Amino acid sequence: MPRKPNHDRNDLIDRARDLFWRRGWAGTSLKDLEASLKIKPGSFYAAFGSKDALFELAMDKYALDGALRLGELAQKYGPFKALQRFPEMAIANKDAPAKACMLSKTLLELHAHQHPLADKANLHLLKMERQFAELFKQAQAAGDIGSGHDPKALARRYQSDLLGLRMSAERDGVDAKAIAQEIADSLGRL
Amino acid sequence: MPRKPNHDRNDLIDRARDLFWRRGWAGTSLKDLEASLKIKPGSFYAAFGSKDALFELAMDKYALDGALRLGELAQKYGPFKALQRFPEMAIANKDAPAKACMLSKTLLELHAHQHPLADKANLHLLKMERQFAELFKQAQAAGDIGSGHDPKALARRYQSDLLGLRMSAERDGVDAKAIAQEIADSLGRL
DNA sequence: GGCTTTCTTGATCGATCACTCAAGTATATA
DNA sequence: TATATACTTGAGTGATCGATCAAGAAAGCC
Repeated sequence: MPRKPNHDRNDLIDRARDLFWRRGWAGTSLKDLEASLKIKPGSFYAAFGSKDALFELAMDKYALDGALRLGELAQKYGPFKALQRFPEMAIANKDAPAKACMLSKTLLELHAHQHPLADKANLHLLKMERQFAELFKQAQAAGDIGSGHDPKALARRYQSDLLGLRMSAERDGVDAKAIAQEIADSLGRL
Repeated sequence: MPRKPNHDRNDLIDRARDLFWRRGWAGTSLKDLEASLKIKPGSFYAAFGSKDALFELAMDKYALDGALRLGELAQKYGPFKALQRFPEMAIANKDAPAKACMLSKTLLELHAHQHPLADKANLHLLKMERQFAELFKQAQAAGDIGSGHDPKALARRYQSDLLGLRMSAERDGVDAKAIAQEIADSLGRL
């Protein structure tokens, strides 16, 4: 019966994710969001309730997209090759708002303030770690990785390296692609 | 001729460093600083000029302290063992304001805004990378590491792993000590 | 066309931001 | 002791923060 929304909610969340990802939580003001989403304060709060609520939606989408991308990679190349390719892929996208991981940026920014979004970011990172562990386990079953290792330990180290890589890729004057290659190579030696 | 300052400037910078390190640039307000330094706005601006200026002093001190600690470690245990011990040491200090590196936190927070402090942080990281490379070179000369590797490449990877480690150490539920051990172990296989 | 319902608008809220400055206080020199 | 020279104080600056809300516009139903 009523009028339809002018904006596609999904598209708004995408834009917000890109802004938050690039500029962080405190670094993104409502003015920034209103400008990028082309929306006025009233509509903004009617649609999302608060800046934090939108940030959470954006972060959820970010995490889901990442998990899907890794899943597709595993589907296409198998678990081992997917793990090898993922680091390079994570820093290759030139259109991405940032090289660094949005989850790690959020955690680093908000952890000291005990902000709920920091806990949420950590939760997503844990889920991601479990996905890595599952792939390592499959890679072991396929014989690509020696069975002597603990998949969870491998995943923990892999994620740490990945976060370091993506942080390094954010810097100027660092050959991040070389680091990604080394991470992939070191998987071959397991 | 005039009255002496009530506060020790060096001590003030230390406190500011701890605050900035833990809560970040935007996350630390002047009110926070005034409370922690026990100083009023007038004195603050007379002493430091601006929030950014103090942040830079704090970051400089942070970087200098880190370089000195690594230097002492190398003096005491030699270059190779210093590189092996450094990761564990970086996350061990329970009194530190944060596990994550202040330079990486600053870079991640301010890089998208093209803030001068982000460039400054990157500069410090570059200096640190050079220090690592020098130690790797010395470790090669001492026969602890095969001469086939490029010290600069080793330093690049080492720093990336270190940043990942310290980011991981900031999280809840991650056994960062185990990661530090693995980093040290992998140096033994070079 | 009238009615209901939802969405959009934009002025405005109090709070907080980094920062300023005139006035007051303390100390070393004369 | 008088003066000159810092340093300290704290009320107050305009700007911006996230968030609110009354009023108006648009679309489906009768």
